[in-house]
Amino acid sequence: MYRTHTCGELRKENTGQQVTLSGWIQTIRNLGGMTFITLRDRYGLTQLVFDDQTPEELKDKARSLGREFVIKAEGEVIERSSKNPKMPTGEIEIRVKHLEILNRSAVPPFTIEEDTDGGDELRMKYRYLDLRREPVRKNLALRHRMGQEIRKYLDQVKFMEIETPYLIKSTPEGARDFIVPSRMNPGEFYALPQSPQTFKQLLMISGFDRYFQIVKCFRDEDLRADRQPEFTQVDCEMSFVNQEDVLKTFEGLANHLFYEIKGITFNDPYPRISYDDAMKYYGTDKPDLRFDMKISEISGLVKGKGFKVFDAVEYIGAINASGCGEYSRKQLDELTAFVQKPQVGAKGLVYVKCNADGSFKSSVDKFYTQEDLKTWAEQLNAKPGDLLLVLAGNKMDTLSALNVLRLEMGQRLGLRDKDQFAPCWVVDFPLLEWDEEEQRYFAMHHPFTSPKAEDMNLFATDPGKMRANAYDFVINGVEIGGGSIRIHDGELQRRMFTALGISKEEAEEKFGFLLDAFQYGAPPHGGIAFGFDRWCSVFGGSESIRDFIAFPKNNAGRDVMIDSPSRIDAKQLDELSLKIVKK
RNA sequence: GGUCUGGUAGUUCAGUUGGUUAGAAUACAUGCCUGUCACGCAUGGGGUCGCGAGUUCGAGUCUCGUCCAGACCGCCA
Repeated sequence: MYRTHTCGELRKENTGQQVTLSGWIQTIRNLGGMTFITLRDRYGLTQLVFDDQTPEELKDKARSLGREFVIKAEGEVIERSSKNPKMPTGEIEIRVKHLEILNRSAVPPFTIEEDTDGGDELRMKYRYLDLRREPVRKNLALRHRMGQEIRKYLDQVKFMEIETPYLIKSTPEGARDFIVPSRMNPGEFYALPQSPQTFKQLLMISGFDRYFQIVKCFRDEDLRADRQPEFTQVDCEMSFVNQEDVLKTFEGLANHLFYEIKGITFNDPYPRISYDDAMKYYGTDKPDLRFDMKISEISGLVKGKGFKVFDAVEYIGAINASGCGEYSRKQLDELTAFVQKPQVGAKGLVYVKCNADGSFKSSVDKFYTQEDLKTWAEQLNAKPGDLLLVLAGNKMDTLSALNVLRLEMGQRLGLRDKDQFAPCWVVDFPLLEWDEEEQRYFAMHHPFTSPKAEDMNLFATDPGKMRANAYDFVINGVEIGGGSIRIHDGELQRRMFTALGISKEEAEEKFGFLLDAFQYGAPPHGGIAFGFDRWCSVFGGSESIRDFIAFPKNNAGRDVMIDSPSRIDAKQLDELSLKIVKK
């Protein structure tokens, strides 16, 4: 028998018991006459002791061990004479009577402790060792629990989990597909799904009514801290529902997870913000609502006073960094440099300090009177001690820069606490997006998203103005999920393809199966898909989803542990009827 | 495709204006040590300064190229 207990469970009450533990050696502390070993497994740490009651031979054996050796130790649970309040098992230790080395270990390249000395690159290369560390293991445990709770909740409200294929057909819209060559069909390729979108719609046509799947999806695009080429979605679809039904159902799921995982109860429905308002007040379609600091347009107040920079631009907007009125010249210069970074892209930063005596000090005092500045302050609800930050330029870029600046100020002011959660729905997304390069519309969500009934007449006149029955779920400024009410009418779907510039032939070739299926009684349906990795990372208080994936890829899409992707040999290529053309 | 940051001992890093034999901590090895839990003390081994060119009497340090890693922009329906 390898063990009677785990390394995390023995307590003072177990004193006197004969136990067997197995695990990895975390540390060996040899004090000469006595030796302490900290033994680790998934459940925790337990101290083994070799003291004056230990035979000399066994002591020698203990001293010969090394870090990460796998051992089995039998002995008696004794109460410690010097306890360690930092360890759950810190009141006891095991006086070892028998010791067996189950496997030796090479010296690991970094320390397997809570705070490792290993850098990111090294930890990725030896990910299996990194996964022995408690913080990493905890993240995966959180992920496991969230998956379990999602299944539990969705099962309770009658969702069926159904698997859909991974080897499917390449589609023209959206992200780049990962491609898999078919050996049996030379010259032809499968694509890995970017999402099971069309399959879940077909399942609705099949009458499954409520479907979900925790499923891998694949997108061949560049990576970020929150983007991996393969990632996991909680993919859901429902029949006979409108937008309100979907939002209610999944607000239920979110509330369940908030309660079960984080112990948080939300008494009120989540705020709903239209896409237009989100852009207007936050400069983004995924606002962080943990703090207010709304963007306010002040174009009307500032134009026509002789300040050419403001007179020349389309849009002038400001935020109120409350309590920052005492910012020094150096701090303001820092902020200016911050907004001028190419990623933010603002030309400059205008500030207005609201002094304690009710006066104002700004970087544009030459052009504006105290009365002028007062009207700005009033519009932004600024009080003495506040700081107004003003950006100007074309509307979309300036709003986007104001968003970045708002998040930065929120960060500096400590308003983005990772233990605070502000969920919201963003609704009424535009249906289409104009692409300047290709001179055509693209679906903002996807081409199966239904337009708002009241906007239907815009199809012929001004399709860019149409709004969709589409919604995003956002927590703390992170897009956690998105979905829509789908088109269930073949004729409307065809009109949509036309608006997107997809020819009848192309639509037939790519989505013929779906259009066919629409002829056989498609119910009204809609759904949502959540980014499972992101949801885990938000709950785990991390910006990076890599911490919540057992074996993630690096920012070049490589797995540095198994060293993939890699070349394949000529025989394999030949079987697949493929030839590598050197670029 | 682009911008920025980094690459020096097993690991994390320092390395001045370009100047003698490239350092620290930690890890590792050996010895001492009976209550450690970041144990302590002593001794020791350990370096293709990512790689390749160039400038120079002399390059870890400067220049160019290249590779790798990270962050971001583009991209991600």
